[in-house]
Amino acid sequence: MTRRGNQLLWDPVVRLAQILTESYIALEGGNVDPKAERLFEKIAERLKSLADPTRLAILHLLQKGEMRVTDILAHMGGSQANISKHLGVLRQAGFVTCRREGVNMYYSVSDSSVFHICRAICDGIERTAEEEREAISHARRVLGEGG
Amino acid sequence: MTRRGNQLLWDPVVRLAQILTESYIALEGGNVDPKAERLFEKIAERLKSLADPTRLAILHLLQKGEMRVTDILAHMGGSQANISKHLGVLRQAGFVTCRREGVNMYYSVSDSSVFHICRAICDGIERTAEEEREAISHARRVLGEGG
DNA sequence: TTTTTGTATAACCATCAAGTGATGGAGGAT
DNA sequence: ATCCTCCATCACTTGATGGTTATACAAAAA
Repeated sequence: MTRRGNQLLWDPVVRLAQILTESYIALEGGNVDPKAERLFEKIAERLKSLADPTRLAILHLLQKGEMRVTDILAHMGGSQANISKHLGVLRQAGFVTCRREGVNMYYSVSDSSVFHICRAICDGIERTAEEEREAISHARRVLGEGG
Repeated sequence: MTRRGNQLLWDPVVRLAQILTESYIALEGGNVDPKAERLFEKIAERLKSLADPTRLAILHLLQKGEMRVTDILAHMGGSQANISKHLGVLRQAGFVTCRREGVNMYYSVSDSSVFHICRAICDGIERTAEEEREAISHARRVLGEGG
């Protein structure tokens, strides 16, 4: 028995308790329906494909209409390889499609739900910012009264 | 001059061309408005906070109402540290809030836009799946005619 | 056929994020 | 005061991700 911090800890026993608890949960609980779990994985996968500033900027560009890789590159900057990789991610996730015309590849948005999602996220950001602003404003009033 | 693959490549020159092109783009183009860029980063950050199956499952749980960490843990399985970390991510992103009551922490969803987003993503998944099914079905018809 | 142009891919490195065990710390119970 | 429960955080390992250079490949041009 050793005292650490402000606490009596018989480490192996603490660890054993953790393991037992988690085993119990694993047996008894773990109540996530496998179907639902699979769906969550798919959703997460799609969200990950969206969750990158460069890819969001590309989608924003493509919102105006079909574009060649060269033009996307000209607007975005950065290396050709990098842009191409991002386009590949978006393509594989099904957010964009491409067609070939001569040597050029034309990309376009194939799933406009992206923009709904962005709007929803932006709403959330705005709301959060507003709440933060109010909290600060409130705090200032309180401080102002005190000083 | 060396031949690689099926092509004449004077490597340093190719590389130089790439660099010049990209530098030109960096000077002339790179047309992404800094404000917009900042917004894309914020959106991406939020999306990343959502883009994990465990966190989605937690949010799904919390949709039914406030819950203690212990109960979340019982439903989710896994280690306490891991769940706690995920809760921290959701909290910091502003998707959930928590309050203390004695030794227990109660978590609840504070930004229900999450569920709109999930629905939008699910719609996209369904649509993609449907298109894929149709493509396969079509291909089978074509093959069936041929055989 | 050879070369050039436009695009995708491979190999690699640095950074990040998820999971784990151990520990810290708040607060109630004894 | 002591101990236990509930929860957060740290240190660490490992797998994923973004970026880079170099190269492959397809289609038009020469």
